[in-house]
Amino acid sequence: MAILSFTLSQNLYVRDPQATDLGQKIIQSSIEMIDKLGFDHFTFKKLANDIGSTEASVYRYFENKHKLLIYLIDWYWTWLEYRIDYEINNIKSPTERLKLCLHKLCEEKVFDPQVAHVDERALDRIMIAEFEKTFLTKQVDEDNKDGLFLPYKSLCKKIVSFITAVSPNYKFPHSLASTILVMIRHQLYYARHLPTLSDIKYDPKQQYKKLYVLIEQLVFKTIQ
Amino acid sequence: MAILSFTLSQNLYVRDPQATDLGQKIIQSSIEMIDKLGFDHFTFKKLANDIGSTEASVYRYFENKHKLLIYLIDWYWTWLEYRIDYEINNIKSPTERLKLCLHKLCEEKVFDPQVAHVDERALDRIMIAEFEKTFLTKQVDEDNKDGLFLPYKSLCKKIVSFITAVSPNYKFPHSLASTILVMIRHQLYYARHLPTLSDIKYDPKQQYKKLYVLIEQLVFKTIQ
DNA sequence: CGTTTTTGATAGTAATACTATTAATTATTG
DNA sequence: CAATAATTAATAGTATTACTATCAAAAACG
Repeated sequence: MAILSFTLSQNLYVRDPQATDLGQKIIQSSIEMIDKLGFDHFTFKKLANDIGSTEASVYRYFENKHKLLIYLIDWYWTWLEYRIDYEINNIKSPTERLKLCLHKLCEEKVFDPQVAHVDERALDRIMIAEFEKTFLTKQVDEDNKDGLFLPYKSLCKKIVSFITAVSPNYKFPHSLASTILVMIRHQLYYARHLPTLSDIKYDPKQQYKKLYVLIEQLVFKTIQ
Repeated sequence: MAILSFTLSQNLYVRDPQATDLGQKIIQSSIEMIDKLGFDHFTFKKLANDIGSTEASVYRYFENKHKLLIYLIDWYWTWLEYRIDYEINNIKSPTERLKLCLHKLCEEKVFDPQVAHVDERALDRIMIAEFEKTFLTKQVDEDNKDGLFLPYKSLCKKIVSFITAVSPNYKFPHSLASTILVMIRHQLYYARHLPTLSDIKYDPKQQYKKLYVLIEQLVFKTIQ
């Protein structure tokens, strides 16, 4: 079996966490802890305790917890785009391609044995609850200049190309693509915590089907 | 001229800021400071300095800065819903009503002289950058139980009723309503900071027209 | 085997998010 | 109207957070 590993922007870390044992422990444990505590209550001290190391050692890998969060999120978007590419390989029909892509975006995320040290289920929950905190900051322009949002933009661009292939005349493909990426996560969050804001009923197994119908309808009716 | 004032949930504050001089100064200055510093860098100490009072005094009005942010955001949604109600009064055609509502949602927010101590332009920028931080927390269920998100839910419900009046058979009105509320703000944020994610070009005066076209098209095509 | 690199242990700082205490002011009531 | 109760402001203090600095021990590396 092939082992997956992605190269992420060097601006994200001080020292590449994929290169060492301690680095991988940091990634593994931070996913677990951010999922459990929420990003706001997650600290490098708690992380260091958890892996039996020290705060100072963690700082040798990541400048601060904001960069660590972006690292995890960039990893997720890169992984997701890879999976979409893999899935749509050899599909010629634009409509079929867009539908398959939407399927991949909406589907339940399960543990991917190709990447041993990452718990994709926990990471998916982190995406739902924390993604927007990465760019809703005062440093957004600086972070953007440093290329920290490239994986998200890249996926967005890919979706735009699929949309445009189906409907070359639709005027707002970028807005639609970025909207569905946020929408998918929001609707799952609402289903769970603010049910009056969504028509998706919370159900760990079944909710993804209805979510797909909602998204597919919205996309195809809008661009037709 | 009528003076507007809204009654917000008592769970939001320790002491009603509308009732005293100091309370109103807290509201006024917090809008200015959160807009300028961003919510993360905003503290009660800075706020207290700004209005020539003390941290402890601010804590007598709001339990913490999270509740203060929700207070501002609840005020905004209540104000916006009031303006929509006012606008669509006596409009009989469901289509016309929905369109007017979308117009109100998308339009540029300007200073409302009916509410002297609130700078709606600054508050609108706060909404764009900070709204999602109010519910993307670990305490969301508790806050929800305390009714802290009622104004947002109420506006959402109203939009649902307008959608349903136009298209009774559309299956996902709640999801659509909550999506456009988030989408409007996100697209304006992207236009400004992450332009490759949107087809709206940043332009403080003109951007709202194109935003409206995007939203109107998305809504009407989706529900038709 | 010696040198560079990496880690761990310890300590320290400035800022944040509160809490507790006391002093001053205002309101209530006999 | 004076005594007392309640409310508010000002001051100070605590625990936690987000880092930084230093130095010695351990690993890795040529």
